[in-house]
Amino acid sequence: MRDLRQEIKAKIEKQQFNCEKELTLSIISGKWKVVIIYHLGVDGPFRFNAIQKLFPRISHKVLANQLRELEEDGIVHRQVYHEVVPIQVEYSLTPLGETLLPIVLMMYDWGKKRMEDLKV
Amino acid sequence: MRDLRQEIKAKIEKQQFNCEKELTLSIISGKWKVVIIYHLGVDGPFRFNAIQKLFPRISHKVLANQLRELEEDGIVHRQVYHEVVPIQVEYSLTPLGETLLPIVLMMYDWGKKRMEDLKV
DNA sequence: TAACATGGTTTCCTACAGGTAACCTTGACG
DNA sequence: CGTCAAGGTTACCTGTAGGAAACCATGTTA
Repeated sequence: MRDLRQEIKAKIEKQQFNCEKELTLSIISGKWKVVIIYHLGVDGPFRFNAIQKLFPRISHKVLANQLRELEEDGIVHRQVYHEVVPIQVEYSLTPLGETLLPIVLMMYDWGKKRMEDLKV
Repeated sequence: MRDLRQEIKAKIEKQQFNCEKELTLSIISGKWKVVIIYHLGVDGPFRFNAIQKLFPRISHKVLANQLRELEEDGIVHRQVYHEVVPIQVEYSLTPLGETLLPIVLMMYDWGKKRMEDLKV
């Protein structure tokens, strides 16, 4: 496992956050990241294609992108099964990713309640 | 007060969220929105210029933009004082905005802890 | 009359996230 | 041999968020 800290530190310096909250925001910002975190955390690990079936509207490239970024941020663990063929890759939340889950769940509840209120 | 619901409903339909979480994300996504929500909620109401002094790196236009969007989403209340001169405008969280504060606070704590961990 | 502060808009520009479509690699299988 | 599935990359294009700078309206004050 590479040293993620150096990469993220560079990221932090490059992005020059105004505040620590933005580190969190920068990690979950991305059109599909919160849903990915949610499903990986709630419904267990998924393989690449399984995630794609979960969200039919996500494009192949973008999914790979979001997953790689989440991996770089230490949120998602990527497990490659070389022995199987064709190669299989399983994605799951890291322990760090799990600590992000409560925030995502709150976002889910808030959005749900808000949409219900709007539909009255 | 206009009927925000129509605007937001249109937004929802236009953006075609994959999930309710994305409504929340779409509201707080924006380079300065979480810090704005945080400071309005924690340090009380602020006038336009006060916010700008809080974040010297935000540009005039972008601040106006972020505030207007937050207002459109029902998160921020805009109070104009015509009697004073030059005109003064005070921004504060709406009750709905207050319900968003716990999420922002969790993001703050998470980001803070994460940065500390990275600095070891 | 000129200058200033307030809050806001307009014009223009650039960077980048996201989308489409094609391609690659590996090994199994008909 | 050609084809398929898995996961991934590449090239290209587009929309838009955000930044810089100038402008505006108001009324006060020097």
